[in-house]
Amino acid sequence: MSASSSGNDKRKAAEIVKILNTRFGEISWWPGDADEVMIGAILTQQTRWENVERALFFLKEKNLCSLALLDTADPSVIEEAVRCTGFYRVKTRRLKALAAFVIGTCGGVDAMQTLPTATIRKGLLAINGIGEETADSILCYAFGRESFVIDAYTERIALCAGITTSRQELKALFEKVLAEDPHVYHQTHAHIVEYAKQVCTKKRCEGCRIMALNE
DNA sequence: GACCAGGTCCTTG
DNA sequence: CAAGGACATGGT
Repeated sequence: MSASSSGNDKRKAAEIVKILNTRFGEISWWPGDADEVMIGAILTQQTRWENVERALFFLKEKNLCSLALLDTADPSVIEEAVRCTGFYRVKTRRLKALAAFVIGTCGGVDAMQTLPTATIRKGLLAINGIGEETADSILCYAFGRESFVIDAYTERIALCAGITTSRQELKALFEKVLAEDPHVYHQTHAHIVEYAKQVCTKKRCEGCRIMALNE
């Protein structure tokens, strides 16, 4: 039972990837250097990306848009810049924790790049305020690792396709299906988010019929 | 005014 | 482990 349904889920996941790639092709998503991606990964928690872009702009204005700078910055100044993303006190604390880890514990982004993906992931998850999605976003988009991001949109699209597994299984499923290429990981997750924003816009999707788009 | 947004942590049952 | 609340601003 579990073997056959997981095989079916795998086929569905592959289908989603193919359908969305045909629909959207090459798209630009989550631009910026590693520092900006990591900062954005924290700020985007439970918030629209447009608000994150404003916050990144404010951080740049204050010359604080890097983890090294955030590491030593006055928290109240950071709070002021990221207020528009909501949860601003919590997020400031999380940015500080991330900065301390990357700069202090790891000795910078370049030093981190020499570490295995699993090691970085474990380190990130140990930081208070960084969960699976934020860690995978950082691994995928800041460090170019093949760690697939499962977010609310991915879950929604999976559900539309009839896949009802846990987030953890969903992640493993896509990682089995995707080519071992960071760019493919970037694009696939970007496609899923685009599709969710454009088509499957409601939290409770009512039959967007993603699997029918290929007929 | 109600509801949601590219989550995560902490507390309870 | 699942469920519920807290964190908080901004857009529809």
